[in-house]
Amino acid sequence: MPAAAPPAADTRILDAAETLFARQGFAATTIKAIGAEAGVNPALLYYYFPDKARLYHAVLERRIGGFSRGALASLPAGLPPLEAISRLLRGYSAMMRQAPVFPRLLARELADHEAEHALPMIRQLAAGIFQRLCDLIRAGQRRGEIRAELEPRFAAISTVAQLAWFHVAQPAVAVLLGHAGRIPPKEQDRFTEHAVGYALAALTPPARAAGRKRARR
Amino acid sequence: MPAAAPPAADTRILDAAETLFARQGFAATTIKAIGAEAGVNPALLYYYFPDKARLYHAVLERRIGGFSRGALASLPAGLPPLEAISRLLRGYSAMMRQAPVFPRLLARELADHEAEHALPMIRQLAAGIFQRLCDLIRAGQRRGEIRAELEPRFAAISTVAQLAWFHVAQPAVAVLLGHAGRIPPKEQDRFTEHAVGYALAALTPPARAAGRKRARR
DNA sequence: GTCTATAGCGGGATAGAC
DNA sequence: GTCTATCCCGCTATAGAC
Repeated sequence: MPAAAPPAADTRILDAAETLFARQGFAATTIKAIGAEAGVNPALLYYYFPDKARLYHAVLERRIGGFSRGALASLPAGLPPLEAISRLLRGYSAMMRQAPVFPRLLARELADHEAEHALPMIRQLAAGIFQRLCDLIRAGQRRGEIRAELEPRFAAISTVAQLAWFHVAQPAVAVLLGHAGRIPPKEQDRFTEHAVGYALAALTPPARAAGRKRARR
Repeated sequence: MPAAAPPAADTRILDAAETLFARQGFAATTIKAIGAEAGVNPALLYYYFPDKARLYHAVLERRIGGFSRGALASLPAGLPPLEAISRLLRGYSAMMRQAPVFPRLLARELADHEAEHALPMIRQLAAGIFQRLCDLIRAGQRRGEIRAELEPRFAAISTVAQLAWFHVAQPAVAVLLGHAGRIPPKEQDRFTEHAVGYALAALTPPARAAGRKRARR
């Protein structure tokens, strides 16, 4: 294809809507603002989408669907559990970097979970990444590489929470780290590596018996 | 005082506004709905508050102020760092339980951080709990009870992230844990204890030399 | 497919009676 | 302090020209 054809009107509308919904939320974003951001007449929106709510759904589905597929795709089968968990965390970080709009959409959906649109998205994420992480932790426990006394689902939450919170709470985290605006990419990378180390330290048994299987008991 | 005098009108308005802002967000909550929820004429709102935005600020200040003060109050000075960190986490959980509305207000503020009202709240939280936790981690490192290679601020984020995410992401977490609606209190308690254990395992040095100071460099 | 014009409703806020 | 009545604005959505 020739160099970067300008996107079609419906894509421009979706992009504009995503930007504004993430920044301001559903109720505070007007049809007119979306049209202006997309460089399109506001009424055109109703040619492509039935109403504002379903435009919002389309935005979520496009973004969340891509996220779920991407996160799991970065995981070749057959890796040792601890290695797979490390990759999952790094892959998660990379995806957040690629789509900085995602944490804000997610934060809104979490706050809005009583609204009808939120649940399917949450269910999809839970069934995807979270479930996969749980399975990895159980596998690690069977091999004696992860502490047996951990409840796998709790451990999965704690492990993913580090990165999830780091990204969702960016404004708070930035203040804590002493940055005025956004957190620079280099610092994000450093945190990702820290998070991997923190998780591994929390998951693995204290005795240095990871090499031998089940040294005692 | 005699048994539970009905709260004054301004308090009823604040309570109603808090409920609705947490449930629906600022933009989606109408003055009329607040009046109805408070059992008060909507116009009365403008007798006590200049406008909708400042009513929202009042809601945040009342809730956040109380939260910050409460979290730090549960920490007597002079405790050993690891003990203090455990207490901080348990205190944090207890406060979230007392004020279930807090995580949702927080999630909204994080998503809305470009709006003018969010920053002071975030700054207050950062300067309070987060900062305190950083100091505790540094103290633990000096005593050799916490791994020296950890960046204290990163470690503080990871530690608090477990509980912060658990509460802010309640709807997602509930789905993951297999609960249809809310997470039962007992399960919340179990997660809190898990989080304390997970954090201590991640923070403390792998060698079992916590008793002796600096066993080997 | 894209735009103009506008209907119709519901929002925030105020004036003023009581 | 509390309520009634209402103004005015901006929003979503539609009709229909091009």
